[in-house]
Amino acid sequence: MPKAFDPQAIEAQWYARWEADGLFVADAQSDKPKFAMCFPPPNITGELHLGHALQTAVYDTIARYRRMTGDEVLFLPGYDHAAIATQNVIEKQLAKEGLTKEQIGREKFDERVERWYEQTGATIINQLRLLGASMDWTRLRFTMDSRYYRSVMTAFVAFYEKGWIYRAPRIVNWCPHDRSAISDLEVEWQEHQDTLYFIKYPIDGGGDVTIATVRPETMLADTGVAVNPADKRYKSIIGKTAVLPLVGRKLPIVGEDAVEAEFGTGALKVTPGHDPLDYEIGQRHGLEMVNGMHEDGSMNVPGLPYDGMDALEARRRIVDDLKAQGLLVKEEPYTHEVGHCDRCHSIIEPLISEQWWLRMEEMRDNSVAASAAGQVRWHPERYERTYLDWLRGLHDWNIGRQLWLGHRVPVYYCENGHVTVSVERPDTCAKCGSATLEQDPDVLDTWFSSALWPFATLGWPDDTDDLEAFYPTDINCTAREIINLWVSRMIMTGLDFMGEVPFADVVIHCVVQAADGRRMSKSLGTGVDPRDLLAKYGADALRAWATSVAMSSQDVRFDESRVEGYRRFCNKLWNATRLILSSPGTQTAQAPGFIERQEHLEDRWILSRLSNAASAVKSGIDTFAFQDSINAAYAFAWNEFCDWYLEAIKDRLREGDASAQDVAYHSLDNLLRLLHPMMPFVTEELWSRLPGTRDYVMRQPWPDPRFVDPEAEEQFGLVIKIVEEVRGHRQAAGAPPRGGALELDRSVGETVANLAARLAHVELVDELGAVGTPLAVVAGKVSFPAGTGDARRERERKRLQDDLDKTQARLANPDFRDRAPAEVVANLEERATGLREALERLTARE
RNA sequence: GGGCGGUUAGCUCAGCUGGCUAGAGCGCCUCGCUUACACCGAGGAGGUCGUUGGUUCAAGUCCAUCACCGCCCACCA
Repeated sequence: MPKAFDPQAIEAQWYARWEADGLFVADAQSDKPKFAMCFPPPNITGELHLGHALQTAVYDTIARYRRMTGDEVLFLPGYDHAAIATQNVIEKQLAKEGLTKEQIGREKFDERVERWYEQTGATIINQLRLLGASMDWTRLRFTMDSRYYRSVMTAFVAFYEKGWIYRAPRIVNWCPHDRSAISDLEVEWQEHQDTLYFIKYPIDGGGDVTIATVRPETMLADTGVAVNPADKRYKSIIGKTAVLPLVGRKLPIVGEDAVEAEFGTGALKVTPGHDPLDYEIGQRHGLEMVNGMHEDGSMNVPGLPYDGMDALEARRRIVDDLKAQGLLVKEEPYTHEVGHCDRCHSIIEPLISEQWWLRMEEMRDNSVAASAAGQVRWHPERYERTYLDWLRGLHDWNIGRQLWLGHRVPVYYCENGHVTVSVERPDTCAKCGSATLEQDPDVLDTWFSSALWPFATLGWPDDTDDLEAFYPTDINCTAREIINLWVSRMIMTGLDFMGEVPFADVVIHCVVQAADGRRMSKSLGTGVDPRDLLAKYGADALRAWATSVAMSSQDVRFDESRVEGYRRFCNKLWNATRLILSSPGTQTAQAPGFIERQEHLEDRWILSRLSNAASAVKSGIDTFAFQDSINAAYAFAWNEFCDWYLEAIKDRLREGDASAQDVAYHSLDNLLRLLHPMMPFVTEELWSRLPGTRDYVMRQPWPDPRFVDPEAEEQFGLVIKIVEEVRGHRQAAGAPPRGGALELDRSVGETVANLAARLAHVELVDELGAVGTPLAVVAGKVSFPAGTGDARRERERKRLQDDLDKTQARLANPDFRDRAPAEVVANLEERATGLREALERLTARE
């Protein structure tokens, strides 16, 4: 066995063996309880980042744990076509070659997309494997594969037939670069420093009204002016008509509660074609709707000099012209939020567009009711409110996109204007039989297809075994930024199509930030490639780090040294195993009940501590507090098993003592099982090296040791205390690492005394001789031959005295004695006694 | 504008329903290459728990306030 742990040497081969032996394949026919998780399909836009690694670690920990606790686990992998994101990636590639997608045409574009999907899909799968994700690759799904496509079409048709899908012109978020509408959730708001322009609009029959706007170019599409009816300044002009400068259009002046009298001048130019609020005002007052912009964001104002200009240029010209006419009253600096496309970062233009909409009322109500009924549990709980708040304010969902890529809307038009909606492409029109059919050019929002993930991956709409066995799934674990975009929609569609929520628990993991607190991103150069970390520290170390942070707080700054720490932990486990295996005669004779028969104090102690660790690890995973699990296992392994137990049994191991071997093997075997879900590779490797016929650790039952021995814990605790004090004195006295004499009170007992003396490397004596200065320890005293004094004593005395003073002061307070629980008072009194005794020893036994 | 989270050792973070002598890892200092591990062992320094008030016998832990930092939501031109 090599002296040091080397992750590279073991990981790949274990993964290959697990997969070859079908450890990850779920059996829908199994009679075990079913446990299912559909892995959130990563966007197929590039490599996985640290957040994915963290998420994968969480999922896989649960998957492996559940297999060990006896469930039939389906852990289903897949990836997402991410239409708008992928389109942007390909466009950027093309741009590097000096091309545009229009130049190469749809066919060539599709080829590029295919190639991209193949490459990136393979990269993603490879990365998941490197992380040790125990996914059922026989069930790998892609949101664009033919079966998934059919699920998406089926969902669309079903919604359509319920009358929930309709087509209508509405104001939408228009991305001029992608030339597509996007949903509210895909708009990213950024602060901009702009100018607020105050513009005078003349009123028919005399007078004028001044409005304020940051976007003068949109005035070309103004069709009204609105003021608050309660605003005394403007009462008299309601009902009159303003004249739009530069255009000459007549603008009705209307009274409208939505207008804030305090903002700007209190008068609002109404542009129903280019502003959501104005759109509503226009609807209410029957104002004309003018579309002043083309799909690419250029001005669409035939007959005016600004026609065809891009918006910013038009703005400059308009401002100049207004100045020239004396209509620009003033300009003020103005800071506000401007919407950008979250994929290409272009400024969003709100404009009127004919789009496909999905009514959400019923699905929303059902989801709210499901929450009220406790059908979905959120971790941490607070996110349920985030989700419900968003649901309650939900509007109809714009599901159409004008992209080149995605699921085409299954709506067909014949030459006679009839509409056929159908999952499969129809040969003829359903109404007139015409064979000349044209499909709607729109594609669906990517999130429309993702929303179906938990059941579409299992075969829906077909009545498959998988669907029967594994729906509803159990857990969805994701980042909070995706709660509304994805989680909420899965819940809604799950309830609608399957009649049940798609998962019982939603687990929101933390966001990993760069070390300096900025967000991790490739463009900022703050990203960390998980593959670098895997190469440096191994998958187990990365995963252990991930489980230690995933659920501990809302955000975590990445700290590479913590990953490194877990690699050392792997090495520690490795060497502990090496020590135990080096014991001669490695037969293990663990007969049933061998635990209860242990005589050595250290054996009883470590078995008791093991039970304690096991229950902590289990409850951590069960409650999604993975940090508690990894911390408990780490502390047990390092600070108890290695630091104390192995040190205590070294001699026995060297002699080939069978009982020491039994307990050591048993403890290590259990420890490796406890750690396996979080650190699969190193635990599999080490476990396989233990004596006996070995299968895979993941197929072993989850350990449930219940040997609790309070007496052994107390006695061994005393050993630890004595040893630590002797060591402290030794170093403070500058004595050599070994040697010296220890005298202990009879009350300590032989077992404890012998063990303590051995571990502290001192000789146990009945009475301390005249050599050196005697130094007090918890139940006796120690002296060293080469002792140079006791630098420690004064400091220790002060610490004890301070502590005692504080404790006595608290005890002296009558209110404390009256009101604090008896137990707390008793504890404090006990402590005071202990401190007093310690002080006495320190002075009396010099 | 509304909501949520954070502010604890030099750094990254734990501290559940108030009882702490405030912990861990990394870093730092001093010893030690002792036949599992120098990817190690032993010892140690280092914090008035963001501010100001309050509740309580007792507050890092509860309440209020302010200040920063971060996130989510939102149709103020």
